[in-house]
Amino acid sequence: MSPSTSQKIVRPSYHHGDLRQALLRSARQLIGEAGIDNLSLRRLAERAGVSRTAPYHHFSDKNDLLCAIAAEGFRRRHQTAAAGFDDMAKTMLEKFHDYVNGYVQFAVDNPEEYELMFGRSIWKQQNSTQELRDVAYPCFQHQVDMIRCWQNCGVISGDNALRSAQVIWGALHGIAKLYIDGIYTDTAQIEEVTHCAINMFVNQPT
Amino acid sequence: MSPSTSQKIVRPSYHHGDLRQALLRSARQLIGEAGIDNLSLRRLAERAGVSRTAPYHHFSDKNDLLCAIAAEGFRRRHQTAAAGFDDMAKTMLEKFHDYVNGYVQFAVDNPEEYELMFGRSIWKQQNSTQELRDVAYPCFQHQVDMIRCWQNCGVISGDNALRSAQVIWGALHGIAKLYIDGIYTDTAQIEEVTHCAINMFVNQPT
DNA sequence: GATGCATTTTGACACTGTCAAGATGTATTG
DNA sequence: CAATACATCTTGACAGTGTCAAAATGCATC
Repeated sequence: MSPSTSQKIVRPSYHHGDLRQALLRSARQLIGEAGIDNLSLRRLAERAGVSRTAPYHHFSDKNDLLCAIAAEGFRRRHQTAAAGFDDMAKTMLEKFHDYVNGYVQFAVDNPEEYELMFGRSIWKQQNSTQELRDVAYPCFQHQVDMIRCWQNCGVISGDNALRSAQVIWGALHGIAKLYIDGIYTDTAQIEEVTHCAINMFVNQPT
Repeated sequence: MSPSTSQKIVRPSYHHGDLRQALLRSARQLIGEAGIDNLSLRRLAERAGVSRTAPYHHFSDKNDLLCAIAAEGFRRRHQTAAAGFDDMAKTMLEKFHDYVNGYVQFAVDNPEEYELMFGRSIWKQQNSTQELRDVAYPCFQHQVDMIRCWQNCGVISGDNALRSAQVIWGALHGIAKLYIDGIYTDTAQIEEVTHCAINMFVNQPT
């Protein structure tokens, strides 16, 4: 028997103190190391120096944990996106460029986190937590609001902000997914693809 | 103990006869019933009336099975896409409409199969089988060829067929994924979204 | 100090994919 | 026809998973 499985847990105090945060931190770490598939509650508990079922007192199940991590990702993403859009020093066109590039770059830089945030595991059926929805939906809505601004000032065409936002978001999401999921084999060209996407969406000055 | 787990296997002959095909058929069936997560090799073997490890004599592992199913999906998809494009009775613009609508419709009609075909499980890392690649890559290439035609005849703009194809494919893939994975809550509007996508990509006659 | 509650642990169960060895039937070869 | 090779299938086993129930432990509050 391997020593790691029968290892007694030694800890200064019986209670961990801040297990919830520790679990979230270790989870992010585990995902970053070897992907989402590498994350198991048991391994996670071991990392946190705690028994197998201890996490269940802080998350109702694995899905709940994943939702919490994703929610955190949405908060981070929303913050940077909003900050970029509210930057007074940039033109609207520049803001659109930065939004598109930033979106794809976020996915490329944090593929596993992106996979989790937008993956089916937490969204399909009734899996999504209330907390997750409360954080994610405003994030989605913000994209629509931005698109409306860019339409109003003529950077992009169209009169239905929701539909246009869904198409543009879809394009960015699709490009990101095709890369992340390993279908694009020539990953270096992802910048060119996003550049092309911008050209196709931005109103050409005629 | 439930009878289904200790059930003796009764079969006319010891050898199944055509287990490989039977497994693929049952697999598609299982996926259709309750999604990819519902597919386990053991349950699959049980459905086929065969022992747990029998499938391993026809597929090296689960991934191999998934690749085989996906490859079949690509063959089907490629066939209908090619048939639509080669239809002499349609204008190039109509063909583009049909391609876009057909792509998304395929995903909507067969969400689980689409998830498998374009999902990370079979593409990430070195998971993809040679057979899968041999079938899928021409399928991808065909999309680029079609885009090139539509560019040449002015239906859509742009001069780089590959990049344009990647963006358009990305958009369709993204829209399909956002729907399939359960992020779009208002699924009825998917037609409107694809319609909007067509408008954004097709050259407007000015 | 005793009681209640949050937290953690141990034990167990039903799953999963996959390997190793053996059993069984079919095909091929002498 | 008999013997041998091979494909196919089965049984047994192992490590791993998520999750539940029950017990143990520590903290806080009356």
